[in-house]
Amino acid sequence: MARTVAERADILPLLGEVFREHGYEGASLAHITARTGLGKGSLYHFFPGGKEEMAAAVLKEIDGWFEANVYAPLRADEDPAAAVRDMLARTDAYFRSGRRVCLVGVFALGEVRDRFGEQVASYFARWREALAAALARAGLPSAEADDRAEEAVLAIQGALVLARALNDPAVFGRALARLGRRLLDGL
Amino acid sequence: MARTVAERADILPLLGEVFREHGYEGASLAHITARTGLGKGSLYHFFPGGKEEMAAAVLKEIDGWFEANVYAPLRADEDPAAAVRDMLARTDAYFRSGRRVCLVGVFALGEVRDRFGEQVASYFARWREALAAALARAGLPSAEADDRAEEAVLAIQGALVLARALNDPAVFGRALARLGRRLLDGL
DNA sequence: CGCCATCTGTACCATTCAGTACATTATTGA
DNA sequence: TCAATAATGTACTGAATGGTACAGATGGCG
Repeated sequence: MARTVAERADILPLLGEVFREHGYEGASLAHITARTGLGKGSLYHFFPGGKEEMAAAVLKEIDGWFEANVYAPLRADEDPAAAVRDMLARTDAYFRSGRRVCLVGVFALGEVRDRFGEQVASYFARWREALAAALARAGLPSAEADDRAEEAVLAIQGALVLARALNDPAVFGRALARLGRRLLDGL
Repeated sequence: MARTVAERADILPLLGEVFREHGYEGASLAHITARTGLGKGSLYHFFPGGKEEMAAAVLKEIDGWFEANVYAPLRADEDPAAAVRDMLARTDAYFRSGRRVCLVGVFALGEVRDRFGEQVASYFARWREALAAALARAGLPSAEADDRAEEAVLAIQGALVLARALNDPAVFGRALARLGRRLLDGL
């Protein structure tokens, strides 16, 4: 029979889109087969654990992307202020300027929070910590750095919720602009 | 047969809890009957439109509560600064200091956003507008009032997401405290 | 008492769900 | 060329889904 897909990794972004749009419960195998173009046979060949393994793989991929493109630069960059600005730019790009929703946030609010609790918590905790570290290196007192970092992570999630609720992506852009002004204020 | 419930309105809070915890898709009739103690017969007697009518009724009830307890005071109170502080206190109480999630936010992120888009958008838009009006009356320039109001509404949602993701309700308390300081800053 | 609208449990329906089984096909490497 | 393995489509399962039908029960009112 026809061989359609080269790599398991190639379909992770597609899976991500389905979970993003429908949530874990709402992402039926029918949706998944339709979006990926793979039949159940292939799907269960790549993911013997079924939907749960698919979701876990997607979470892991997202986690890896943020680790490489956001958290690590925040921790390592020699110029913390530039790292913060880079973070905002990459965040804007990743979430398509507010047109895309955060899968981890969706999972956090859903009933699947329990199932993927560890991965969900780690994603946000590491974001907050990496940002706080950058702010501290930039010269902020530790407590103030922690406070601003938490505020930023939370604002990004809230902006995504509000942008989608109001069907107005510009909300997200304004929130990022606000963070750009405030995170490095007084430095 | 046993008559169990007095009023349709009595079960709306229970329905709200189910939708809050499981989302719209995940709130199966099995969950609903278990939580409310009502059989399908009664449920479909009170809500002939099924799940969709139940969710719409819950949204309407929440909307009414916020209109009466949050938006209207913000618009009407003679002391805008006090009204803002009241809003934060009532918000804290409503969301159980971060232990409870926002049903409207959950719906906004889910695929039901399209079905209840109007109610979802109106909930957030009116919150933002009422708060902006209060801040403007308190002496803030219109543009600054709008900006702070949007930031506040968004921060509340983001704090709920983060609190649940990290399983740490204190995140919500810190966010509200931050808003208390910042909303009325410079007045 | 007895009527009647309101309420409620139960059996049932078609559909969809995630997941399994397996035969069949393609691809690769020897 | 020819196995061995990787990939794939299809048919299927049992359970759960939302929703319907309806026969009763219940309570208030005359």
